[in-house]
Amino acid sequence: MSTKNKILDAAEYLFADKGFNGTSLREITSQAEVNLAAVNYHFGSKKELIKAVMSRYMNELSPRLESSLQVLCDSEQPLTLVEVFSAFIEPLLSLNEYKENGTSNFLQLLGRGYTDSQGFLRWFLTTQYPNVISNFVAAVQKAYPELTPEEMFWRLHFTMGTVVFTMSSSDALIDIAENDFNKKIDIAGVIRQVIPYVAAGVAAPISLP
Amino acid sequence: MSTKNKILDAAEYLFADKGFNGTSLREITSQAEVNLAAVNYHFGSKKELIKAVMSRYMNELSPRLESSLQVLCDSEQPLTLVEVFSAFIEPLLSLNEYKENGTSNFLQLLGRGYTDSQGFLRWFLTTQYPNVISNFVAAVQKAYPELTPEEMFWRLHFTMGTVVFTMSSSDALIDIAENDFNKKIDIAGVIRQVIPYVAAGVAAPISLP
DNA sequence: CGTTATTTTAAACGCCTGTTTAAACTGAGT
DNA sequence: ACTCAGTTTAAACAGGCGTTTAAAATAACG
Repeated sequence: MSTKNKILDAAEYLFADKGFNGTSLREITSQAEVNLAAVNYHFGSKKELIKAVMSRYMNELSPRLESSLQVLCDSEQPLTLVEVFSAFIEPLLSLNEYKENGTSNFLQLLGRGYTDSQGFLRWFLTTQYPNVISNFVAAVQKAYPELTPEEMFWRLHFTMGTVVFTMSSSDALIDIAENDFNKKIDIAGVIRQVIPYVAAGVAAPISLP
Repeated sequence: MSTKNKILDAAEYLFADKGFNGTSLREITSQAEVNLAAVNYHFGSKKELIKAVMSRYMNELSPRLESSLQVLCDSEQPLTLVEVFSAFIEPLLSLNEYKENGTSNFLQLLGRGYTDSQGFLRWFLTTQYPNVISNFVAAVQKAYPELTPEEMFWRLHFTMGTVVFTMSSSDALIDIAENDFNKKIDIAGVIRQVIPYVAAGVAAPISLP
């Protein structure tokens, strides 16, 4: 395993767990068992390392997501919102084959990126991977054409918030839930729960002004 | 204005904007125009200052929220979920009379507390203010008794996530939305949008196993 | 083998962090 | 006016941070 990948793996794990601000390069390099200076040698800076960690996932996810949504948009028959959101599951869960805990790590990172570092990650994702968002908007619009652009805007961000926030605290939540209900729960189980929730939220009746 | 309050005000503003980890005591004391050592003198430590900032809001909010929800629970007539969530609005918006930008500051702080500092704020709130949560659960149960405890658990956390996450990035979102749709948007407007969303989410049909 | 490139290493850099210290100041109460 | 508790102050503390340096080790190639 190359030094570069050792760093990426350790950084991914620690960033997901403790946030970008909350993780130091010394923690990363000591967990990766490489020299401290290796980060700056291979990536240039901590900020570039963060981008690299996210890019590794996005480059894996974004084409799968695009094609999954493309199928939906191209289909002739009408679409339900549950179908649209379900189109996200398979690509997201496929991250687990690509890497252990891939799905939950990625979603946790996404959550961190929204709140840590004053939104620079949001900028990074929307400018570097704009197709993911626009495809998704198109699919939702097909499933629920009555939504005005403004309502769509808010509901998509609410959805983003629900998923990302849930996942960024999913470890703690799963712990509590497993204790309360005496059953094993995994990330796929949480996703199964969240889909009807967000689908119903987006499909909520339009409130009159 | 006392030194203690000057510190609390500055800390609240900065914590909401940049997170707990992202704000240093030096930033706080220089914005408050007090000596650096004043924080440790009056509050003991940074962690205690965080608690104090949150407690100031919770002590204002929690009794209002409790009585608002109590009215709902005591009422004889059936309850809708929109009513339950609406019962949150008035107490939350009343924070704006108590303090400028009170509502949005408080909700942003709540969002920070979930992701920063590895969930110690969640522990603090659930142990110090348990009635707020249990009253809310009771009200939702009355409005939608078919929900199993497990589904209830997840949907309430999804809702918490939606609201808290939205509010913690509300400044950025409002900026984008005002630009896209050419109209002034305030925090109350966002709340008006989010209520039908979360109400529909919680009320989503129960998914069969 | 000898000579480049590339990578790894230990050490240091300057800066920032939360916290502590001890001295200076402030405003009653006697 | 003097005392004494409460408060504010400047200075320092030890430790962590991201980054840089220059030397050492390793790999690649003619």
